[in-house]
Amino acid sequence: MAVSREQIVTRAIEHLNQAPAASMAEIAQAAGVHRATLHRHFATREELIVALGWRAHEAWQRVHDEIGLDAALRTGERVEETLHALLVAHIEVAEEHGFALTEHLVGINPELVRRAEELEAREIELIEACQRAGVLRADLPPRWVSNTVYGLLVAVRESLRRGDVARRDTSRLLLETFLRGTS
Amino acid sequence: MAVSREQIVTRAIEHLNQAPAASMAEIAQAAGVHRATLHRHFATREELIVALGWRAHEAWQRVHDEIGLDAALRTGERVEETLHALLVAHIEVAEEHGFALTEHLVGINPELVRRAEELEAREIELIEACQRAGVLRADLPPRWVSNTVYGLLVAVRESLRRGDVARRDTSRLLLETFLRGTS
DNA sequence: CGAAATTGCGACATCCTTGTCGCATTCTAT
DNA sequence: ATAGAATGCGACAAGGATGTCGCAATTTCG
Repeated sequence: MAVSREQIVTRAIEHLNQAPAASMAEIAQAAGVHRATLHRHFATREELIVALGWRAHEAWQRVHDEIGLDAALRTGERVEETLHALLVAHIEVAEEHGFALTEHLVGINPELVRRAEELEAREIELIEACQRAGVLRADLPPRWVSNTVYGLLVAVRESLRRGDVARRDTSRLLLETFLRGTS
Repeated sequence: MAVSREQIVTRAIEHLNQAPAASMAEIAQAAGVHRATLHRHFATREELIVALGWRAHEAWQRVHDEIGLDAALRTGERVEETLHALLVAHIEVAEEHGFALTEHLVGINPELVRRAEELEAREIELIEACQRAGVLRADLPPRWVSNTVYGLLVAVRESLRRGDVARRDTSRLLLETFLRGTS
């Protein structure tokens, strides 16, 4: 059967997760499609990368939807549960779209950058709400806390890659470490 | 005056920190040396990258020396101070040799990988010693804790790059977050 | 001062990647 | 069944990066 455009994106993401510097030829092969066909869907490499970026951002947005981030920000209620749900959900997304954690090519597209900033801003709002509610300590800059989440996701990714921890332990380790630290 | 081999390595590191995908031509220019001369010092790109890797590992080893990691491991004393010193020192090294945090090319050289594992093993020993001494909680896998440090260094790097935190605050933020978490 | 080593410089070949095209084949939908 | 669209395939050109070389100029060192 034919390989849809969406499938190509999916498989490209999978492959780029393992070989971040893969060429268009490699990606095409991994997607089960001829190189020319890949170019018919995405005229240039950058176009493909940007498409992957959008896919990742859609998943990110879906996370925000599913955990009810908007409602929490509006009402100021259930911020703690929302924060926990956000962290756990991030693990899944980061595992699948982790390439975006490193891929600097995504940072080229202005719209994508703006979208990322919007999404990040919402999470920072949540962090601030948690600080006001006493769920998170207020003496740490919100943006630092946000970057901490990012860094710990990198740690999760690395731990899984090296086989240091079991997948089912990652939620607990991330939450515990993020919230209570290591001492 | 002539540019020594060591200077080339230093400047190459500086430049690759800002442009991780720089070509040999770019690196040569940044080092103030003709491209042919760069190739006379390092026949191939991989050879250069490996040299940068060794440089980074030397700095890493020096950190272990300066904080007296060996003595702490042997005697089991002052493990807490040693841990703190290690974290703070890592910030400096990570800032200078941060490219190695991402650079996958370093992972090609077997000797370099082995050296990194040795150095990492010593830090894990320290973590375990801290757990035995009650300085670190014992319910987290030592390797996870080690990866946490790595992840938080990524967070520091990112925070500085984006201007989210002041340089002089990084030590405090890293220590606080690592030890006591965010809640 | 003079020989040896090092560097700058430009040229060259090679390889890899990217992007495009024409054509034959296959699939799809009417 | 058949027309139109999508795909596979191979070839091509262009561009960039890598690595090498010879030669002239410069530096270094005895």
